Amino acid sequence: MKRRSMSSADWALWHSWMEAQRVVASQIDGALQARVGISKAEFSVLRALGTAADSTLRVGALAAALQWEKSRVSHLLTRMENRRLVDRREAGAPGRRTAVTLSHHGDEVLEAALNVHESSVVDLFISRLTRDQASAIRTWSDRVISTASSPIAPASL
Amino acid sequence: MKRRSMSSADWALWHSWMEAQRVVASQIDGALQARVGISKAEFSVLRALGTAADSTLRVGALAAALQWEKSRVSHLLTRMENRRLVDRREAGAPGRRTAVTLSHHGDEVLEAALNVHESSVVDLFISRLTRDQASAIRTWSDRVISTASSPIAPASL
DNA sequence: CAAGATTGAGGATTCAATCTTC
DNA sequence: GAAGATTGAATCCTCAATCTTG
Repeated sequence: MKRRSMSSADWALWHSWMEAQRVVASQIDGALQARVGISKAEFSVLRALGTAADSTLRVGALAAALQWEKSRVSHLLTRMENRRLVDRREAGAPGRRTAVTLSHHGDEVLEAALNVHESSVVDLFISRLTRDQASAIRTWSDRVISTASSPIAPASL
Repeated sequence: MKRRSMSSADWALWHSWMEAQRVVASQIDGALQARVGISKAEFSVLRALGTAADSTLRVGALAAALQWEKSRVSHLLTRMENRRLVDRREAGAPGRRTAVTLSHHGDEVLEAALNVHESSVVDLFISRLTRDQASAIRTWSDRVISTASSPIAPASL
């Protein structure tokens, strides 16, 4: 057990970082909700569909892409279908399983949401980074991601 | 409208950063849950109480400290009280309003949680940062926080 | 019965309405 | 009636159970 402990500067850094995250996330959520009328979760679904061929995916594929529970996707799709953001259709070859596709309305909403999202990210994140800061953050982030082996980390339990 | 748009390197940076956040948050949540049996929200409450004088706060003060809805705090306290993590007591002077305090058990749990939390933060965050990366992140984070004027940002609506 | 999807119950969070104490 | 706190209804998410198709 390495038991290295944190200085007060370390804690200050941690708290700044956490608070900045919170601010960025809540500003983006708020902008999407206020200007397009969708949640961050709904935006994720719309974007995943918009990226897919024919704007169509199966539920399982959506869940995998978003790293969500299949049932979460299913429940959310039910609500989004009621709001005419997506359609559930019969899929592929000789009429079988269900597939999810963007509705015309969903496509328009996605378009607007992408603009709102991009300008939020620029304003809050990109435009406030110097080149050096950007590369520092990039390097650190990639290291964290690549070292994230265990699913939830029983962490030397 | 400034309409600056993002390069693919900008997007890659954004996605790395978001994913790193997700990894860090889920590892810490998982460690707290697996090793101490509490959620991140519960940890926040315990820590706020532990920091307060007499380990006691009113609900409103807790909500303000955590930047949460008062009702969220109230609901969570009810669950935590049932699990004997906190007590609700009569407060101050000539016996009036309610106050929340750490139970003996809550205090022990907090102790353990602080250790788990600190070692997670060290492992995931602090120990992976060079001095330059740390100062880059610190500078950026502080700028984001200090510029977060509007509550939810109608953002040039 | 295996893969894919949905459903239902229970927990967590928010908003609005209510209760309590001065 | 104003400040502080709780409660209830509605929404969203997780987990487990179920339904459906081949």
